[in-house]
Amino acid sequence: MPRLARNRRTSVTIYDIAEKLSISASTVSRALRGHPDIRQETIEAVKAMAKKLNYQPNTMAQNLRERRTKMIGLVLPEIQSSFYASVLNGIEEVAFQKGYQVMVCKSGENYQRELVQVYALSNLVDGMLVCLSEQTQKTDHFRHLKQQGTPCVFFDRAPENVAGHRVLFEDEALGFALTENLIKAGFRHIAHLTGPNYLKACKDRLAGYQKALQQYGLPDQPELVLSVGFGYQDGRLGFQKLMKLSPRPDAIFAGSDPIATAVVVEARRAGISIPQELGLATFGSDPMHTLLDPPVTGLNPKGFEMGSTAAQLCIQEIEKTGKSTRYKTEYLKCDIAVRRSSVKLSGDEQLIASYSRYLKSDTHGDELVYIY
Amino acid sequence: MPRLARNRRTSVTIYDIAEKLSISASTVSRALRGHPDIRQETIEAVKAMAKKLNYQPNTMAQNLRERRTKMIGLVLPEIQSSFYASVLNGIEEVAFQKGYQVMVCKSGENYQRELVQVYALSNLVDGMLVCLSEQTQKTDHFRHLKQQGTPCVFFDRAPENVAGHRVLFEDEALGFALTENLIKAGFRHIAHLTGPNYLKACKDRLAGYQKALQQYGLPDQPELVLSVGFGYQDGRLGFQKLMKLSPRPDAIFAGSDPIATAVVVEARRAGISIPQELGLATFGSDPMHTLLDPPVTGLNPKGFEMGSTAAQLCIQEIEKTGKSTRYKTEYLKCDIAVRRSSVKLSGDEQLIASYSRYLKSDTHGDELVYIY
DNA sequence: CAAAATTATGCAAGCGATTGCGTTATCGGT
DNA sequence: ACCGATAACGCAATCGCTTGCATAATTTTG
Repeated sequence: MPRLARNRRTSVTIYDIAEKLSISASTVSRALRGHPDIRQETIEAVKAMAKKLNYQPNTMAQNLRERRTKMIGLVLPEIQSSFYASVLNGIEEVAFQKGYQVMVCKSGENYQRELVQVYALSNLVDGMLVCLSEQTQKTDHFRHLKQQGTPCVFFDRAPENVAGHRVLFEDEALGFALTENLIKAGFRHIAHLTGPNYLKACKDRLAGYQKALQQYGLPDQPELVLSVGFGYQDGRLGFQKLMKLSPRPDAIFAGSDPIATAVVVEARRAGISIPQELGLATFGSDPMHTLLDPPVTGLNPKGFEMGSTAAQLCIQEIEKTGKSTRYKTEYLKCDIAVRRSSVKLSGDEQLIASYSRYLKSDTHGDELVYIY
Repeated sequence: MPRLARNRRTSVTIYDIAEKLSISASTVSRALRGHPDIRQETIEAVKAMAKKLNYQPNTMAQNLRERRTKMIGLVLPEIQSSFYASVLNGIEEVAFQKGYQVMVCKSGENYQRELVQVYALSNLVDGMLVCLSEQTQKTDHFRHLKQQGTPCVFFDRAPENVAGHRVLFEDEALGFALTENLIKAGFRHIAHLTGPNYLKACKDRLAGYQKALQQYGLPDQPELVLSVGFGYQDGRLGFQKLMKLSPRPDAIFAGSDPIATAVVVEARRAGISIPQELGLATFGSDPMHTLLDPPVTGLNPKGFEMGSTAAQLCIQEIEKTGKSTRYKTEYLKCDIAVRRSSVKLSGDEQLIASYSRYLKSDTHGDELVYIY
């Protein structure tokens, strides 16, 4: 059969180099990778010729031959939010160091799309990093990965019944801490606005919230918990619903940054002042929240670490030789950053002091932590 | 030679399907893609068997054979900033629609790393999208792409002497408009804090700034222009330098969002009030700036459009059959959003009214535009 | 000095999918 | 009943690279 018309990319191959030097392609191949069988002279000649012809190895051919692609897939709900962007940043950094490329796919918090993306990536990448969409309840697509032998590491939001490494926050403990912080600040009717409770992350955060209420002798009022979604719109609508209750909640524990932002915006619009009339804390770390008026209590940023840890685990799993695997769950150490949105009585230094174990240096602007 | 030990991924191939059905692999291949030569019966049998065996085509083999990968590479300076995140979002969206995967690489504003990334991607992707790093002055790596026949579309920051499609802002016009806005607000000593002036984008924005000064009869004071970099630290240091001048500038035109954010933070720390003592406008669109106190004048967000437009151009270029190409530069329509940071006299409705042609609905909170 | 060991290279079989062309049935037409 | 047309499928080459094994050339060893 005749060679395909080289419509695009008249690429130089090892055969071209071989021909020029009157040697075989296998020798060229070995020379280029410094195989000890090949004479130093030959190696140099080959490399020189390769440079001269501007040879670039055909990655696809290598991939096919080597049965690996040096690519890892990433499926995440959203790209624009500060948190996921920083996760991606962490992943990219590690991948680059280890010579991997990152294929980014967003699910858009949509289960169907997550499904499509996972399948599309599955026969293309060596390993995968996944944060579940807020809609995801079925997890067959991940079992397909297992079956295929593609390592998959979950981060931030992980399924409960799928084997694999995980990198997570201490959802319950942090949910507890954020809620406790509001309680100690004097808030008593604390609402919780978050994602669907079939997600383990949400369940755990909610559990932390409830535990805090209980521990401080506050009633658990189900109407104060809205488990809808992580988005800005979810936050907006949730806020409006909450503000119609009577008595109105006097604080909100937001399950994500977009939710918290929505609360800030809507409260401002409604003329409700934070924190005097409404306390606020977020399970998030968008740097924006340190600059708002008032700055919003939340978590210290760990997105980069989450991404880099997950990527490391994944690559390690890809490259390991042994077959037995003990899957592990890494909980990222993360502490909360108390800011004015949860400090009811401005100027009450006593109160602020009592939180000193949480206090981060950015709280009062002396050492504002702002990362670009 | 014996088959390679199938260490990983015991994948099902068309040969497996063929064997099960006692037909040839070529028939399977044709059946799967619905070739008219193949009988309907056979097609169905093959598809059924494929599903039963959970067959997934080997993308690498296809890639090799088809001499294309259905992947596009993206090289950008930074991922975390809101603007580039939204660009990526736009790219991903279009790529997904058209069946392409996106490989994301960040240069970290580092020329060397940009170089490495471009070369690594060059023999892997069908096309590439690039935003230059702030260090990039040489552009040989892009000529290498041309030579290889890999389409490359530049966005936001493009080299001057490389052929290719571009998607850009109207840098000069917007630089003019933002500066003019400050002038009309009554500011007279307007500084400009931006990236290096060997970047065309910076040159153009600077030109717009100077043109505005000139048009309004203001002196062009070179010491007020600091062309250092786009980062937060650049902004911080630049701000500190500017504040040491006497007379001190009474307004700053920031060349990027991180710079503007740095100005806000540093001004707050230094007890300089915006806009009373210092006007501020940014060549950026981070939604954060709509929520700060005061909200910062800037551009309306066009990152998504920039990304999607660039991706469309790139894919179109990849898939076009003809060879002749007229490279085009698309200028994104983008208008400025005047906010309080550039409205010197609060309450001066007269003044605000005079900007009505710029005024966006988010300016006073009635219709705050906030996109997640 | 012949045999064994070493060194340096070539041959050819894959990796999995695609496809031009050849081959075998099947069928209608006269 | 014979022939060309059509339908349905198989063969084998190919994409570019890697690598086990064979081979040829050179050196070492007894």
